[in-house]
Amino acid sequence: MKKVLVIAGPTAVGKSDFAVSIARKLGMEIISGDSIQVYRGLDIGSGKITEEEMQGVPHHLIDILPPTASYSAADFQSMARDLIDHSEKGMIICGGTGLYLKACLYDYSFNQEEGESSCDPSLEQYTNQQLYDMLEKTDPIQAQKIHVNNRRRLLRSLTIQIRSGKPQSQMEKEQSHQMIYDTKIIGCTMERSMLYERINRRVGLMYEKGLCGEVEKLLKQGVSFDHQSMQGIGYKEWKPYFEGCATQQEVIEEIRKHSRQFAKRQYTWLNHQMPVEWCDMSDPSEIQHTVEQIEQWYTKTSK
RNA sequence: GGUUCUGUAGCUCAGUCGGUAGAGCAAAGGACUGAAAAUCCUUGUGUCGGCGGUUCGAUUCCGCCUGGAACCA
Repeated sequence: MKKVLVIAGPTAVGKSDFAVSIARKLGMEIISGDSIQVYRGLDIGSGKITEEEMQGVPHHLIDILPPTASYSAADFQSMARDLIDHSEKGMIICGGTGLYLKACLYDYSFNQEEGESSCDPSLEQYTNQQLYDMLEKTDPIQAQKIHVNNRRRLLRSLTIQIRSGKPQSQMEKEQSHQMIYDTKIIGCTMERSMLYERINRRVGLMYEKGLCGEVEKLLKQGVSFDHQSMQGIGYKEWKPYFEGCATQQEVIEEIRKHSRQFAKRQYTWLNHQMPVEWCDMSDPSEIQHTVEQIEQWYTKTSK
């Protein structure tokens, strides 16, 4: 069983630095478990690690796609697993995209035959209620889990059925829901108010580093706000500015707000979806303790 | 100094022809199996500016005081 160390946590806690220091200590490489840092040209707003910050540690799944491409949990799953399976010493995954982590770590299979992420065009004509009723008839178990207003999930579930001929709940039932690697999950954290301050400061720094110019450059290259990459926090908020109905200051405040809200959602996911061992990044002794535990886990031979 | 408008949830504002009030945003909590930095759900007691008056009862009507805005001098 390959060893996988996950460094997770909300945005702006300092995951990247921590992951690099562990990687150097153990001689491991890092996979970025992030949905936006895969895009070339989205550097400042995505908080992408710089060459210098990498300190010689190889990083994977960063800058692998043009900003017009789409990317999904299934893509991450197959690429990350491939990297892990071919690694000598196991891998560190550093990232805050919960679904990606879970999809990679667990027996979590996306439908093979399906092939693409978009929804079935035949479904677009229906209202949410109609979609819900359809799902309730064909897959009542799944319908119970999805709210009528959540059109995206409704479409997704019905699309799975159309393309695979199998209800989504059935698919999930066939999975073991076990972890497939020798995994240790560290969640970087700190007091909420401190994190929020860090987020606010970090967004201000992004602005000073030229975030506005970065977005402008992407737009000039033909990237639009409809592209998946531009749905990232730090990017989508610029739309009203470039349409002439918001100031730069207003955009910055929006980015701060969305980042804080995102951090909260990340906590919810990490707390409830995976067995996370939390480490307070503002407490040096706790960090030291965590590092020791990681080393112990790493040197222990796996079954 | 005068006239008019205004002071209701952290913010922007509804509303009660007198029976102690509600939206959006924020915030907090939650869900999550191919967009996940996405998508969606739940949660609203607040001296209704202050003091008096009328009334069985006032945040709602009346008077005074006080903060704000506009206009006239």
